[in-house]
Amino acid sequence: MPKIIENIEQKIFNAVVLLIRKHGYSAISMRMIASETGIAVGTLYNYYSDKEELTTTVVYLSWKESLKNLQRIIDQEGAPREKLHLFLEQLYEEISQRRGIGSELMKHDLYKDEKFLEIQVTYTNIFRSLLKELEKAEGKLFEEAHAIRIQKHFMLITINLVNEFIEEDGENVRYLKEIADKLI
Amino acid sequence: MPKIIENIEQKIFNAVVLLIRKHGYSAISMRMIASETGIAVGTLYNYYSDKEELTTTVVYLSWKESLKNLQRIIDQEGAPREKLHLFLEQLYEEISQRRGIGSELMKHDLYKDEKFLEIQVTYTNIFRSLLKELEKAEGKLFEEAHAIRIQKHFMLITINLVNEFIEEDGENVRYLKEIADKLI
Amino acid sequence: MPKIIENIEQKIFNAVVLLIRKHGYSAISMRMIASETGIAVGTLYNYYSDKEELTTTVVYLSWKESLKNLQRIIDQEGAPREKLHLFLEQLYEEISQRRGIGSELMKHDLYKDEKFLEIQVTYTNIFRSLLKELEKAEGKLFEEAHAIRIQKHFMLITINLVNEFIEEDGENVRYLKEIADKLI
Amino acid sequence: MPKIIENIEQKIFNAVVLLIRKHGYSAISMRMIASETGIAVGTLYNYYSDKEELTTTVVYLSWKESLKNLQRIIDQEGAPREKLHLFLEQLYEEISQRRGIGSELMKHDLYKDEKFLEIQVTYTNIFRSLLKELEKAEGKLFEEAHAIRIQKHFMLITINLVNEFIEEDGENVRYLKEIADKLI
DNA sequence: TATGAATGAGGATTCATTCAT
DNA sequence: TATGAATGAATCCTCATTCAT
Repeated sequence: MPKIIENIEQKIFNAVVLLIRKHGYSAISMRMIASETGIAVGTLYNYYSDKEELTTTVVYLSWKESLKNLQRIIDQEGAPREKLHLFLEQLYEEISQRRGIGSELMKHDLYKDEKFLEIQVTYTNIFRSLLKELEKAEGKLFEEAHAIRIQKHFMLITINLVNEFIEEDGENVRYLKEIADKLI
Repeated sequence: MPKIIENIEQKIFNAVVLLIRKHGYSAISMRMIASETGIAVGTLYNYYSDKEELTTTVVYLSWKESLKNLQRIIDQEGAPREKLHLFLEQLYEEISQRRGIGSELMKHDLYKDEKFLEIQVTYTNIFRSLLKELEKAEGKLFEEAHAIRIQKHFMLITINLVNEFIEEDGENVRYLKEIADKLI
Repeated sequence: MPKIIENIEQKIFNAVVLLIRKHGYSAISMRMIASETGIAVGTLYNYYSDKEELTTTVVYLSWKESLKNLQRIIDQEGAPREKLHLFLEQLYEEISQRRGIGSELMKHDLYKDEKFLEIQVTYTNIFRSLLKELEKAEGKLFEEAHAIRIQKHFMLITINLVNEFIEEDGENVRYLKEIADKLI
Repeated sequence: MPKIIENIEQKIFNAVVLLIRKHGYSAISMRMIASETGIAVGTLYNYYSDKEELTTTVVYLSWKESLKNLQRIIDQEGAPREKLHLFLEQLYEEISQRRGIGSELMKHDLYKDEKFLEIQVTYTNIFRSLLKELEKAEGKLFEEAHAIRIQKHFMLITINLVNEFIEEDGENVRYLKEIADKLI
């Protein structure tokens, strides 16, 4: 008995975010998504060609939203180091909000997907422009090989802080800024 | 006609390490393990109650071995900072050798397992004693909350370097030491 | 906003003929038919109660058209044996033109359908009148049981020649006439 | 609750023959086979890598058995024409016994399978040697293009006689011999 | 104790059919 | 009347687990 479902993509998005949080990315099945959304399995396939497309899209959109917020920090006026701190706060906030989804970007199998290359590149560009500002303002110089690792690891560390030192947000963010000031 | 299998656990360990390296943790099946070891599937269940216990045991043993090697570094004579560098080199080496196995510790589901708590604690203790030596030798002081995060993240970062910046071992190790000298 | 679709049945017929030719009878889906015709799936169900009715109707109409052409051969003036040859040429031509559709008559499930009984009967009558002419002209006599089998098998053989000895039309038609002259 | 199933391949063979007879080759599913045999789906996959392998093997074995019986006819002493008649009787008998299975060889999709090439070739060779004997004994000469078609069509026609003129075995076989004597 | 055939729930995916719009 | 999104049973296939041998 077909009915028109409103906001179907949003519904799927929310359900998958929830399910990833609850069971982990690789443990969720199409049936689970169907039952969580209240949408028939077949309907999911009207919107996504297969399971992979569905799940990667959710992770992708989640990160895209986060990156938009991070970009906003960079676009503000202000002292570079101040911005770096704000950036880390926001990064923590984003990953914190999306808990289980965050870590998926670090799993190797998702790297292959073109969509995630875009996410990686965008994230890198945002961080890079921040480093550039710092170089100019503070007369520093960051080697390429070093910079690329630093960027990646701030994401990695933030994900880990969120996942493992739960309910210690204050301490976590303070730690992030502290190591940032030492490393950058 | 039952036969006696010698060194069953060692055989299983070797086979699973090999299989994880070749196919990745989540792609290996009981059948694969059986065929790789030459032991019947049913027999595997005489030694491990289920697949999870088998695989987590292998990961556990693999890390236990690594930790023994790391402990050996600490037990040597030498300047603390020198030891820190050796420790990081060895950590990189261990994770590098066991590639696929190392990263499993990053996956959230393994954290729950009691066995891994032991690994975490042992690792932490090793690192902690290193920090203590440094505090004494260099007159520094590391806050608990800070120290625990630093320790965890060196493991995390090393795993990531091994997995993502493949065949850049020299650059990776140099980076590890560099950030260690800034952070510790 | 409903629109009036002209010549719906013709459109469907053309599309399905095309699709059977391209993908084979059992590989076509209602969606494919909808997309090929530009008519919505739901609309197809206003004209045919289910998929089977739709497809069998198409096969039925295709054969009906063929039979009309074959009848035309019989209605011409001319020597009976000459007509027999023309009949076989035309039969080959018809099946050749409708390739995938022709063979469906060979599949047992379509035999059950009442529509195909009509096709069988009409075909039989056409062939029968040809045999009658030959009996009269050449002083032969064909037993009923024999005649009915002969008729059926010329269709069968023609379908097989078209499907299996592709691009050997000349040889195929020559063979048809040759065995006809021996058998009839 | 695993038990040892005896004659599993024979059981599967029988069930599939039955199911093809009842529902047709392309209508049978793995579930149907499982439920008809009383064997779990998974078990079927211990014996055949996939559905296609299972079903084609059944058809293949069925024909292989038939061909053995046909070869036996050829190997006997006797007048060639007498043997031709015996051959046709046996061909009718074989196809009659295996009803639904017979026709599968004529469906185009099975032609691709290597196993069926072997069947086709063997059948052709048997028939060919019969024709050779006839050529020698009766001073006839059969063109290659003609012979190949004749061979194929005797199988086709026999299948059709069995399927459509049910319970008219006497008439059917008489017809077969009659057209054989005219065509060969 | 060791074996591995047997199990069957569960995986992703398809598609004829329905019905609110 | 025409639409096409929604449905869900059914498809093939996998694999951790069991247990008769």
